[in-house]
Amino acid sequence: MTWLLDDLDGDQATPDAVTVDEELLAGLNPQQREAVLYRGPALLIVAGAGSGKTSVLTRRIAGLIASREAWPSQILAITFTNKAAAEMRGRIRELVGSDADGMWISTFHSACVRILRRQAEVMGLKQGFTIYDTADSRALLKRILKELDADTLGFSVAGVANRISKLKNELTDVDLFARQVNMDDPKESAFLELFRRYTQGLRRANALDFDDLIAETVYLFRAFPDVAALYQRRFRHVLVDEYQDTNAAQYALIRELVRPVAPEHVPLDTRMRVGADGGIPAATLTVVGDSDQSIYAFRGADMRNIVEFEQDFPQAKVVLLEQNYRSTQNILDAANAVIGNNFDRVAKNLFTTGGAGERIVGYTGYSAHDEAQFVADEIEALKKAGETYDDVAVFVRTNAQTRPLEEIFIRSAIPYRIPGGTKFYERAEIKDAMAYLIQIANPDDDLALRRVMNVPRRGIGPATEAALQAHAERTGQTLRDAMRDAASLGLGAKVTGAILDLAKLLDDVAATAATAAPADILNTLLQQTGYLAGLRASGDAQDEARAENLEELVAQTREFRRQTPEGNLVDFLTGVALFAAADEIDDEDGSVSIMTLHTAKGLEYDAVFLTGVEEELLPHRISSGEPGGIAEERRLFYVGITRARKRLYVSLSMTRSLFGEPSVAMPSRFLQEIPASLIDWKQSPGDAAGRNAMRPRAVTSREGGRPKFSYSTSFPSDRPKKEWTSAVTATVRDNGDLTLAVGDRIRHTDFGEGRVTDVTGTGSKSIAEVQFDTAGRKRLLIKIAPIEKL
DNA sequence: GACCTTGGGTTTTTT
DNA sequence: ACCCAAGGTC
Repeated sequence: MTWLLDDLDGDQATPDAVTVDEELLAGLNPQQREAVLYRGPALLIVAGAGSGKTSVLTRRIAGLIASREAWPSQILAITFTNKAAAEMRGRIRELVGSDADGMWISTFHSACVRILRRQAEVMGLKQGFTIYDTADSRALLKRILKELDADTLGFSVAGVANRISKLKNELTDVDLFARQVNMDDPKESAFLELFRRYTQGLRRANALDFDDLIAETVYLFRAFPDVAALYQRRFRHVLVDEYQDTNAAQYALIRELVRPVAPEHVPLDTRMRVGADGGIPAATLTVVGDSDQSIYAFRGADMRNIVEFEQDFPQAKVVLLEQNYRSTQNILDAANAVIGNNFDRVAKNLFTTGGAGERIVGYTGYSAHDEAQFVADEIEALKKAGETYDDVAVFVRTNAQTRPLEEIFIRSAIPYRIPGGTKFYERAEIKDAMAYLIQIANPDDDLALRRVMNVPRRGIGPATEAALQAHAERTGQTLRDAMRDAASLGLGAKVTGAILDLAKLLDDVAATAATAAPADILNTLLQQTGYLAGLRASGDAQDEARAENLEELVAQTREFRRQTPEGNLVDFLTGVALFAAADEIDDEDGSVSIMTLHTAKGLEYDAVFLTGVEEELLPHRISSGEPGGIAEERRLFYVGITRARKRLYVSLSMTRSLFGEPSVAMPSRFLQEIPASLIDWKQSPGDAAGRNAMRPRAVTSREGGRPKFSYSTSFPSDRPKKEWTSAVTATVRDNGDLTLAVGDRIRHTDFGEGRVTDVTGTGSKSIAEVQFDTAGRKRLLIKIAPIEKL
């Protein structure tokens, strides 16, 4: 879509009394109605989970259009993910038709890229600038740290990256930081140098990182009031969803957008209503959010933005939505009870008229695989009862938890997807292909070129690269330019030829880039470099998979062109850079979704499994030490609970592998915050951990020979499923103070007899390595493994 | 310059 | 358990 900014100033009728079609208000409760109908400079909609905020937001926008208070082009709606934006646009379209297409409905990042691409030159950037993701930023930082030998000062790539990110989110750029920094502190001045070089590196590569996208837009508006005025005039109604998760930079951006337009920036021929001073009044601001669902403090989100909204905008109106249309009362009671433990919050009580519903089901597994088996079995039971896989989701706190779930799901033949987990665009071969494309779109991006200079192998190794780099620096050229001079560098004939060939290929393709379809560009590159053919020819199954991934990427570029026929290479690259985990959720593909709690925000499912509800995991041990960390973890738990419509399951495991080492896990403190009467424990932590509790357990059966996986600290989980859910299940036991020494013979319920070959760890975490006579070598947690000393 | 082995560090969450 | 960097060998 193209936007002709200068044609956008239109009439703005502002009736005092809003007359909105009753049809638009159908089914809304009084608070929701008020949120749709209120007219004023600022509105805060405090929307509890499941309180119908999207309905309110879409109808509010539709109302503005229907009543002719606004043109579609005067609407700017900011959502949290691209998927949410697409959904919102769809729902608005249902209400007002194709007018929806004229609105800006996008994420902060997408909106900023759009603005920055238009105004790139003003900011000293070229239009095709690259957007660096976290990995790209770190790759750049890594080079810089190496150059400066900064790791000797105790700097780590991740540490520096995080600090820079934080500074940018607070709108502190290098110059500002340089003025604040204590230069007497050698570490601080060293950090300044790192920050400076990183900033220069991005600049030279004509690149921006994620944080820059927001910050640079703010700087753009502040440095060029006439540019800011374009957007201030244009966007008369700014609406922001998930406002509790905005950071300082995003807040500043909103403030810039809703500033009144000074008279000198009002065109003489404007058709817009001007104030007494000849200026144009500020756009109206509507924000929607719920401080109880603020879960992004780690990336700078500041709850104060929503909590202090009324101080920020003194004339603001606040509407509170507490009636929940999503979950059963049992689920809401649990959610209310849990979040009630966070002090310092505005009391809010979710309620429904929909009835109590089922009790929450709890389960304590012996191992993560055992827990996963419970999840799988319950999902099968739900499926039998008529639920579809699409309406079921499994939540985890960390990405690492998905593995056992995946393994069991595969074995149970449950179709699943892991939005954000596939990391398609993070695979090496995809990053390589993308680097070629980036280098075409942005020849200044040395980092992208360096990545593929020797991919596929063409004999351009580190030494040759260094020579080119040195030449580039000497002559002030880009690496790409330097390649064309390769003949003058006294390199070997073979390597010189390889460099010139690559330079020519890139130049030839670049010449077509302005008009060619991304798919054709990519195809040419993959063919001419021989990358694809090389993978196909290697005979390695992994390489074959890589080749298929590249084909998939080509297919995606085709699909991109189909959806946006005029989309060029830069548009495609932008789309990929801003593609988020939640965007790949397809709620009709017939599979169960496994995702992190963060990804789950904003979604809802009939049945939700909250797994790994253990101390150290939820709350995560790293956040426990941070101020406000526990409260944020509790909000995360709360977000998880409130995603469930009808059924909620909470599960945990007695053991959890950490860095590959099995260790004992304790039930999360959050479990105790749910009233006991609400949970129906199939196996409670008490049952599982009881001293010397020895339960009958299902007889192990191994149909079909060797199991695909074997778990040293778990029972084989391929026993018949019916037996598993109905009967009293796992043996869970406690061997008390049992100690083992190297050489001891033991008997294991599943693995038979064996000899202890090593003992590591202490106390409840001590682990025996056992060579079994028939089952091979296993590592066992001595305290709870089903073993006895012989 | 490519390939292999080894050892250390590492995971919270993400646009 | 896994990923990556470094160092050794061909």
